[in-house]
Amino acid sequence: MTLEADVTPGKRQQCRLNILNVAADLLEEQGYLELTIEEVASRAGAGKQTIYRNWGTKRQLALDAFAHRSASQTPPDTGSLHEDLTQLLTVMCSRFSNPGRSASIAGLLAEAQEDPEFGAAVRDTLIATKRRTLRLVFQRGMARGEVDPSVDVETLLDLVHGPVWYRMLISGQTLDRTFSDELVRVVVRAAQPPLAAGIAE
Amino acid sequence: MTLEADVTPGKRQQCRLNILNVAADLLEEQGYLELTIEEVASRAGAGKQTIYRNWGTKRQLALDAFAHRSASQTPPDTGSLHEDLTQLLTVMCSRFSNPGRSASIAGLLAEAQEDPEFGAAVRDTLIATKRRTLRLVFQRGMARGEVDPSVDVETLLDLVHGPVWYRMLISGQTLDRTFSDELVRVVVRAAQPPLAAGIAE
Amino acid sequence: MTLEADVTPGKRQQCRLNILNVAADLLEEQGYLELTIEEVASRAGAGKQTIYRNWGTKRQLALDAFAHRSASQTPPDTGSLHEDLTQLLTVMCSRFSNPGRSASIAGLLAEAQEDPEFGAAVRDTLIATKRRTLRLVFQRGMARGEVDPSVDVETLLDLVHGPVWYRMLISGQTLDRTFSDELVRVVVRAAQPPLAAGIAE
Amino acid sequence: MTLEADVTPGKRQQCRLNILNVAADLLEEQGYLELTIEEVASRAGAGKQTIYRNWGTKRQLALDAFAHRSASQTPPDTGSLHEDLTQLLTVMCSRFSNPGRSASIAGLLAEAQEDPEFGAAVRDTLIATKRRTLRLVFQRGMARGEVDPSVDVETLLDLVHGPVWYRMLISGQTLDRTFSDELVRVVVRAAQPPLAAGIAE
DNA sequence: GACTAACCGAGACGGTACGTCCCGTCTTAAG
DNA sequence: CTTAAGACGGGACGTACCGTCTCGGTTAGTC
Repeated sequence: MTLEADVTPGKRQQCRLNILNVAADLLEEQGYLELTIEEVASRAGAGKQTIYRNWGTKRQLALDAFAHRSASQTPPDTGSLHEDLTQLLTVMCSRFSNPGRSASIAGLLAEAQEDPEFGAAVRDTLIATKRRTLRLVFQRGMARGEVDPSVDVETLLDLVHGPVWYRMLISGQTLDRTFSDELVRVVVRAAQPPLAAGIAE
Repeated sequence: MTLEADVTPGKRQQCRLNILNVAADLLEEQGYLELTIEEVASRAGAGKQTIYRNWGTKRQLALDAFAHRSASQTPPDTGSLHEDLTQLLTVMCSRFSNPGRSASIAGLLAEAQEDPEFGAAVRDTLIATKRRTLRLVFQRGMARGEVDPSVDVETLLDLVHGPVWYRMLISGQTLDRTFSDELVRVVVRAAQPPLAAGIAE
Repeated sequence: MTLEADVTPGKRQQCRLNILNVAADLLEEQGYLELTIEEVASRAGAGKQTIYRNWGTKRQLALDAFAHRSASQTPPDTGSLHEDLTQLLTVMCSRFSNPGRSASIAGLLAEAQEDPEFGAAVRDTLIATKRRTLRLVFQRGMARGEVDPSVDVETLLDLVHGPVWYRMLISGQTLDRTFSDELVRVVVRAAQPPLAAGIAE
Repeated sequence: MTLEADVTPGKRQQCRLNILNVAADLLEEQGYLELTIEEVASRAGAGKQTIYRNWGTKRQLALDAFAHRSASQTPPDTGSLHEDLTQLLTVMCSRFSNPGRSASIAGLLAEAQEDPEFGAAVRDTLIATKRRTLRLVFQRGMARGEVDPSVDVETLLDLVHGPVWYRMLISGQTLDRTFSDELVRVVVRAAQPPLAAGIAE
């Protein structure tokens, strides 16, 4: 009995989950700016106070709802930097092509600019894991001699992720396979040790 | 008479300018989300109707106010891709380091996600000129043989601008000289023709 | 045109009147406690802010709405104290028999107890005119010798009004003709000069 | 066992008393409208459920708390109507001069208007005993020949109590000795048999 | 003397109304 | 005829209490 109590969610947890799901749905449908606490409450059959009690602000709720729907990606390890990057970027680009997702993210980023503390939370949710995964891929590549040790890995991360986020949020260009392939090609070339350059191509 | 109306500011033009300046100030002070038409009107000593007659929407006003404060950069032409990029990025990074600016931009981008038409206007204002300038620099480099003709120039633009916007809006990392130098170094390497690789370094 | 502007109510006045009427209706239907600013606004097709701008609190609105529906009574002057009182009380009792009215008044009085300033406003609206009218009747009676000059007139006012309000608000007894006749009889007897007592009956 | 349960307070009874006392205190401090079940529970260290289990409604609790603090007055029997009334009214007026008390009563009356059943309970608590006591005094006076048998005693009760409640709740005039003396004088005169009138004064 | 059912405090829950802030539109008076 | 000023209908905010509903943690009362 007591053992199953942990399994059976309990009203509180169930209520929280319900709200999170509703919020995530609305976030994807309408984007962040048009998300409304009142509509979340109403659709979830919850009182507004319950939301404020558990999350305190619209942005906290939205961030939590967003994270709740986000899956993390296990770092690929094919033995080839080019192939690893391709796999990572293909998945990332396909996920980022959802317009509801970009509308959510842009709103969260706007809020993040106006509150440093929330900004840290947003970064932690949105990019920390992605960077960690990508960093691992580069580090393995470096161990294999595919990456020039004199290059700053953090810059490489920016070089890969920057263009993807830039296209999604700012330039609005497509995130298709052509783009990711070209990006991988250029990045690999930028990362490779000087000697390898002549040989590789 | 009507011809001179464009030259002599006229009450209308002066009033518009006044509102734009106030809006730009508030945008920088408070960011986009906390910007209020009522406060703009009140500080500008203008009626709200005047604002809605001229801009129609808070976001239109904000975008116009933002553009009003933005200066465009003439493309450098030093004869060296590396140097041209360094000049461009140094200026861009220093401008982007203003937190008021990033808070404005993030808000505009959030709005842009929810209205494609406005999205086009935002892109036109925020990135079109920058891309044109940078494209010119790469094209000159290509003409000089510093850029591999087989590389897609648009991807190179993303490769340069992506990381800058990414740092400003998303990762929040500093946009200092170390960063821009490293970025230029990596980009130049990625752009250079295969043969040059061995020679250059 | 400008002349008729005073006649044509103007939007503001019309809107105020509309709200007052709706509030008065609701007050009578539901009593004071169940009156809701939101329902007034909704039924009047008005924004809540418009109500708060013009009245500031629910109680101010309710008092104003109540006054807006209250008609004042011109003091009768039949030449007989007994007859004057009968006329006054008959009308007053019939008005007070409306249960919606008593539910409104009780609510206003409850609010009046908790804010002296509002209490003064309530008294001014609810009883000042009635007392003035009744006082005049007694004074005329005194001039005719029907009222003992040594009796305090204010106490006589309390003696007449007290039981009426008491029955309406507190004891809930009927305010019928039997009651008002008996009340008049007793009050006249209490007011008459000592010498008249033996003669009158 | 069950018998002693009434004597020994028992946790339940003690808890009820505690809540009643807290409620009565708050009622006097803040009046009825600003009374809050949550504050009663919090100050009494009780759960809200305990209150709702025992009283069901804020107004029931308030009425019970009010009654809990009210003392009944034993009918005086001095042999003189004038003196009996004076004693009764002096005490009543002094009790009614407490502003906390009038704020409680006005609130209860407001609730009473909106629910007939509760109205009956309020009347039972607030006025039934007082009327019984006063009726007894008049009946004794009648037996002594001080009260005209043709006068309706219930009207006399209204004539005495009406002005007192009226001053407390409505006109806000003072309930001092001058008032009660004058009221007694007038009422006695109104009640006395016709023949006595000439003699008495 | 342990067991179990009732009751308690605490406080989360769905819900209603509050009073406030702005939105974008409409009215008014002054120049 | 255009302004500044600001009132208007409306929608959402975040808060306060309502009355109901879990929750564990004591008590009492029964076996």
